[in-house]
Amino acid sequence: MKLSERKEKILASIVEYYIATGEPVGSKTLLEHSDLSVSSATVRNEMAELAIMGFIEQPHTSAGRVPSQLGYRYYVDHLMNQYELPLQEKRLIEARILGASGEPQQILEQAGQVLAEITNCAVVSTTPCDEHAVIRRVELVPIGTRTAMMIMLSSSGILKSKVCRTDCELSLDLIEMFYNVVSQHFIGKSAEEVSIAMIQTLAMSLGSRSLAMSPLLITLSDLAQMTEQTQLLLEGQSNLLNYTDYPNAYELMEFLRQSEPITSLFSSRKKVGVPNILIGKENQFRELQDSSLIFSNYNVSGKESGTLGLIGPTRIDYARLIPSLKYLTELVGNLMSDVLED
Amino acid sequence: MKLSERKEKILASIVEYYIATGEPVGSKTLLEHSDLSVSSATVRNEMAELAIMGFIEQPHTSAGRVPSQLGYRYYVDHLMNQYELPLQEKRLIEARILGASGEPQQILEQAGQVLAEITNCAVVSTTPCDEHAVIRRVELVPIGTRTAMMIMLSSSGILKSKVCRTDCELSLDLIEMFYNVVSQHFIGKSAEEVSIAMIQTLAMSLGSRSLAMSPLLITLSDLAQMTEQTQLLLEGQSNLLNYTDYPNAYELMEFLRQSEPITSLFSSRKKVGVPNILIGKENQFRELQDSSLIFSNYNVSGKESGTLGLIGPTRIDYARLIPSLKYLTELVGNLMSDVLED
DNA sequence: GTTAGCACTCAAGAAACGTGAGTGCTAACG
DNA sequence: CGTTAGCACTCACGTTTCTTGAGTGCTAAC
Repeated sequence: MKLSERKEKILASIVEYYIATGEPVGSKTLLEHSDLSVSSATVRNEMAELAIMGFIEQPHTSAGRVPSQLGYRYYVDHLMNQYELPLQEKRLIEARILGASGEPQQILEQAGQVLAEITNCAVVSTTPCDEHAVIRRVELVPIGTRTAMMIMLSSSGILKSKVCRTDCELSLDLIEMFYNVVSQHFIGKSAEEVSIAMIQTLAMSLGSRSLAMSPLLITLSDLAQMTEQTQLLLEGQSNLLNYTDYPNAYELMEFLRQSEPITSLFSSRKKVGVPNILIGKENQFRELQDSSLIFSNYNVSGKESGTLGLIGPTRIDYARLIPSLKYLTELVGNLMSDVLED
Repeated sequence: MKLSERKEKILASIVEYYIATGEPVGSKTLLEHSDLSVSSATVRNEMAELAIMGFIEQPHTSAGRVPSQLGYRYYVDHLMNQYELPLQEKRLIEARILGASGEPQQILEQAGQVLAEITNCAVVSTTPCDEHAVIRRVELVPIGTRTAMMIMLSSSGILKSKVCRTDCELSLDLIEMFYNVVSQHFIGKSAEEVSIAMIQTLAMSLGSRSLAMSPLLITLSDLAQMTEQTQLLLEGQSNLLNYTDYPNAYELMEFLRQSEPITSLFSSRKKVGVPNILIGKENQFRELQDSSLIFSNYNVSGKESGTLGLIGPTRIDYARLIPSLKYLTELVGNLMSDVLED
């Protein structure tokens, strides 16, 4: 449905004013904040029509109008003009991110913090998940005679480690054997392939030596699982407390702590390469009915790997946040790619 | 100052009732919830005296009484009877913690979550800090021809890693040289000793080869610094939203995000081995004036290493929380020691 | 020292009230 | 016929007033 130019102007004004102030917009106030040269009565007529069409609504009879979710949607799709992030701010962001060490998780943490700060939203992000990632390297670092730290590095740059206790002494022999097994059966395999069944068959084939090896193999499979699982990071949730739009922030925060719902939303994405925007009830979760979720994928070495998302009330400054998110995803992708490339 | 037995009974009742309900306690209500066989008038007389002594206060003239910070203090010091954690609950807690991998940070995260859940408080914890910890091991895992992941393991079990880019190719030669330098100058040294000055002198002594080595050495010193720095973990902050005692939870949560204040409180501890309790204004931070902080150290291999703390309103159930905290610190200490011992 | 009795206090909730931003409608205007 | 001025109407919000009742402090008797 296409609106007349004047209706569009009015809708845009309502959305922008409401986003900026949080106050319902009346016909007079609207005129003060737009370049329309008509009377307030005309605006009222137009607003009445917009209300019938469902783009705006009234909290109560004697109040101004507030954009409906449909209104936000129309605004985002047709009216909003995203401005380019000023170079200065880009540099500022860059400077803060570059400090992070090369580990994906730390890059994401840092990026999340920065993004949370400049957007006043909660930021969720997933660690890179490369379906075709393979185990690149496994290291066993002895700590004691029976304890060792096992470290797994995947081709997508994920590093995971876990302490492993063996039942018997960690002899050089055993360690050598472990490395042999690893290079023969694990290096180059994807993490998914390391199933319990696979570990069991392998243990069988080792015969008598499997006893000593099994704690190591179990740890190995744990690590593979940890590598495969994308992790969800959450930053700036306290930002949400500043919005009066959330009467019970507790529920929302508890909801965000679970990672499944968000990951499922992330994987429902429609558009590739550009930010996806879910406004209010466009997502199916009750706890998120009054929130908007903007998320975008970042690419590591040209492949989509993980997601960065913003969560705030439906009344967020889409035009400002989207460019920020875009820039951060780019940056994160580049940083992570850097680590992997030569 | 020692109170009469009856006054003690009354104070204990007030504290316990107020902790349980959050409502000021009147003389009648108090009688219903205690085994005192006197009239409400007598209780009122006693309460008036307690008020003059400063152990309880009145929100307003026609309201019941509420424990003052002094009252809580007296209760905690003399009246509270800590009950032993039921074995069943201990097992439950154990089961949830044992799942964590052996890395200190993950143990603490898990323990923090559990503790937050059973106490309804925010949980802060510091990663183990062993003043006498030394660098036990350094590994360089090549990722690309010019990139490598460097991993540092300290004798206290802390594992840190960072990606390192070199200016020139990572030749076998270079790597061998690196390992030589590491084993000669770093292994067995404490992280503190790895200063920038030390790195510079070392680079000088390497002469022409220092150029290729310097990125590695810089990363090494970064890692040493990361190892030395205790990290502050925060769990269950959303719990604080459930207390009506906090009108602006946002301020508190932002305060908790900074780690310095908490670490400074932790290091101010008086009692060793038993939980320290700071009630309300007993700590110097404005943001924490209405909160209580209970914290206790955990021991790794017999040495005090880190701290686990609970933060909630002054109106928290001290008698219940303290045993939980005690048990968790024990558990965390044991788990971390396990990793290090053979 | 303890207790019954009573007047007093005062926060919190309910009810009443005014205010004003904003609307919808009508009639006139170009 | 779209636009506009004018006007009566609505209703959330803030303020004030009233009522209620839990709880107190004091006094006098036990």
